[in-house]
Amino acid sequence: MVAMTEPDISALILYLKRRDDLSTDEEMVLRSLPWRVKNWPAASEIVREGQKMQESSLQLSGFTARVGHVASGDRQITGLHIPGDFIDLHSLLLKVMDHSIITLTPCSTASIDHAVLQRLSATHPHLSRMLMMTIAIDAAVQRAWIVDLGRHLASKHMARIFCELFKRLETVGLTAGSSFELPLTQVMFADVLGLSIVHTNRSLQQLRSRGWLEWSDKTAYIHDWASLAEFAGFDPLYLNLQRYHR
Amino acid sequence: MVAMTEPDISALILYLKRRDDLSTDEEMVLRSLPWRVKNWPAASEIVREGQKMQESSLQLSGFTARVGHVASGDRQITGLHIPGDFIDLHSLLLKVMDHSIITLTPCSTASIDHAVLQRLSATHPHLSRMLMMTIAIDAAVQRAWIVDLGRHLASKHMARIFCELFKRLETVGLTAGSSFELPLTQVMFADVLGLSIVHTNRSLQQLRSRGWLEWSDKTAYIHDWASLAEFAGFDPLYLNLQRYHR
DNA sequence: CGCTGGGTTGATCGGTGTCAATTCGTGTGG
DNA sequence: CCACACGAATTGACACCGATCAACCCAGCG
Repeated sequence: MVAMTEPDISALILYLKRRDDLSTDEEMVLRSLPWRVKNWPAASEIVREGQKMQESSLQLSGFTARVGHVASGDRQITGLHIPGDFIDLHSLLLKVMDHSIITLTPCSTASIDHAVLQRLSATHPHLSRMLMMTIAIDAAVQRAWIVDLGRHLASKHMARIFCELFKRLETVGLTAGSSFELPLTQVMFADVLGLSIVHTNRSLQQLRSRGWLEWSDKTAYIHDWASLAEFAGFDPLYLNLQRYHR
Repeated sequence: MVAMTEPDISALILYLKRRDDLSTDEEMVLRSLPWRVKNWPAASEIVREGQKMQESSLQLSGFTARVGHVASGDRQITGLHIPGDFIDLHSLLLKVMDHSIITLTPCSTASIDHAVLQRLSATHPHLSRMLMMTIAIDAAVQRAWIVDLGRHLASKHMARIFCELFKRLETVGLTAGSSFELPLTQVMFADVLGLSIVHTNRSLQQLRSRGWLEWSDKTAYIHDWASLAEFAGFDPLYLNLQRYHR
């Protein structure tokens, strides 16, 4: 018997347990899958647009982003990912990546062969369905971003992103009270919001000056959740934080 | 034996055959599922935000849209759907709808119980995986929209949407040469683009005046695909129109 | 034959982008 | 240890894309 140290996938376990009933058996199956751990420096490309995939990666630590590039050289971040997120699980279904995924900070991931995941769908259908659920939740987050980009003022958009990040990080145990690590630059945030750096900075100052939050030294503090969430019109329904049997 | 007239789901069949190998058996299984056909007038709500779902609907005819509402009373369309699209398949995984789906024109749908789809995943895993693929493709489309909203000028955004619609409609046999039925109003289009009606109209005039397209009498004509696609920076990779075994 | 919804146009306003410069902290080589 | 480069955050001035407000036209229709 080969002794392997299993990577710590507890963020994924927390993610799933918050939303569904994960049995002890299912948890054990997940933990003992043949994960391959990889470590990435900041600003590296985990997968590249056009790449044909045979494995998918679970994020263990750090922040990653899906990026879309436009002719002018600008870029737009279409998704922001945190530990517990299965960052390219959809490649199991689509095979070819239609976008790149980059690390915004140093990251570690655990990858697993598509073949293993496919076998799982036969042996553990409910577990497999939960993984598909994570794809659907990512899509729900994208819809919220579309509404923001299309119809919200910059400051409101930014407020909503802070609320969303807080709730998502809280789910996987990465908040401490009302604060959380946010080791991104304002340039990265601008690419999330679809704004210029200058305006990102000014929008941030609005939220700060109202005393709702602070963001310095790579840490964000939510000082007034109620006001922030109300201003943002934040409704966490789309994060699917209710526990159902799915 | 109960004789039932099977609804015409050939748009879905075309959608799948364009992207994967759909066996004769799988096609027969799909066609003979216990679909329930429903007809909807324009501007009706097929499913409502917050609704708990036990079935999913395949679109047979017309145009539908996912809508997000904001406090000001404005709305943003987060997805535009056409025949062959499984409009709320993700509710199989999420149970509760996080947004509403409305008809933009008179529509017909065929709905199927979640229980049936779950049984399918055991008996026809590949077929089931193809259905999951449609969820992933919808998400890819959403990412393209995010890039548009965040980083593209209105006219470029509009041009891209025309390209996307053309390709998607072509896939399910709903184009005739270089034209297609587009029975939407400019108000609806504005909600897709996240623009005001006035500016939507002016952006459209730009594309028209350059001789790239026309859109009147509920029909769109692409007069110069090459120029339009180049201006839009349109790359259909994200539509996953390549046939792979998935 | 007037009402209504959809499309179009003009004038003006405002949110956000662009350009440019300053400050500050940090790492690095002399 | 200091000089310097560099990235990140910040600020001011100005330009511009798209929103808003207000008409007007036109076709369909009661």
